[in-house]
Amino acid sequence: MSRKLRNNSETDNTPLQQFLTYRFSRLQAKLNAQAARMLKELAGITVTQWRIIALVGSTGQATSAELVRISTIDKGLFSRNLKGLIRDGFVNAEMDKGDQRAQILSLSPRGQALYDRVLPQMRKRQRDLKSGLTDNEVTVLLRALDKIEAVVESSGRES
Amino acid sequence: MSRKLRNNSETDNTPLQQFLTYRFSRLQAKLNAQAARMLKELAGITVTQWRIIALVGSTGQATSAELVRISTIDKGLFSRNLKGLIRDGFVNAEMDKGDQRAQILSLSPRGQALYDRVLPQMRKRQRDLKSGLTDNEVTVLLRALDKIEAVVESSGRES
DNA sequence: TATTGTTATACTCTATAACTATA
DNA sequence: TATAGTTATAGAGTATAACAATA
Repeated sequence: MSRKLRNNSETDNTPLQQFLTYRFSRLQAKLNAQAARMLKELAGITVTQWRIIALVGSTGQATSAELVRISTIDKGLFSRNLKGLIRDGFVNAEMDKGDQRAQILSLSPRGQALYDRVLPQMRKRQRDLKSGLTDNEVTVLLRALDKIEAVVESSGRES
Repeated sequence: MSRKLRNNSETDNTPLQQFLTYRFSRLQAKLNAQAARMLKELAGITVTQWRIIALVGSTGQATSAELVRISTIDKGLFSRNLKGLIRDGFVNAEMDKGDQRAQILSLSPRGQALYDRVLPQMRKRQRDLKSGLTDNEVTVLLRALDKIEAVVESSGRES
């Protein structure tokens, strides 16, 4: 009777709706819809376009390959969106003198203006999302996300 | 010097990559890819197909409208996938005697067999994901997700 | 009038891979 | 051989809305 319950399949009756992945997926869908709506209203751009502008703006000078690596945005998706952003004058691309394959990306004045205008509102959104959490809860949350991501990464490798 | 820093735009230098939404989005992409790969290998089905089978299996008897409401799956997406699942013999649909518009969904023997075989592996995955977390971390994580979701919901209403 | 459920449309994102040009 | 970047294709999910049948 006093045997400790093990956290395994014998005793696991977790309902579907308490699955961690279910909770993440539901929250992510809502966050993404919110971001899409905000960015459309604020600047008439998509989430992916904003992510690329934000990446270029925050790194200053970088190549596509570097940004794809740090962002985990699909490289095909990145390339297609970047093309549109260059065409619309938000991003400048110039050949890297050292490596003829690479192009160095930077924000044009128009892109910089958009970045400067939108970033504070995105920062405010981040603060709003955290507004109900204590500092400790934020710390634990970020650490938990790290740990879970590490498990996914490691199990991805084995298969 | 001892003035407390306020958590507002004056002092907010959070780098993009520490944005909560960025962390969620990156983790969710990895979780979804993992789930898609597992379900394809285990049963040859997509994540949405599994979600519907799991919903039908765990509720026993329910209508599409009820499952759409609790799952937050898009109702068009639900309808299209359900059609395929009925065609392939995983789900049975019978007219509700009381409401001629509604159909009551249940798993066929084939669907039940798939559910019984796949669910334990999905439960194991949930345990694996949590394996690096203490009980307290899991508690804080779930509470934090709830609080953030509540903020998104409330700010969605205002606009 | 509202609800159940289907269908259509268009867009976005993901996944994979072929392809070029250069290193 | 490997890397930077583009392009193509197909599959999967999202968003909106029109629609028929029933309540």
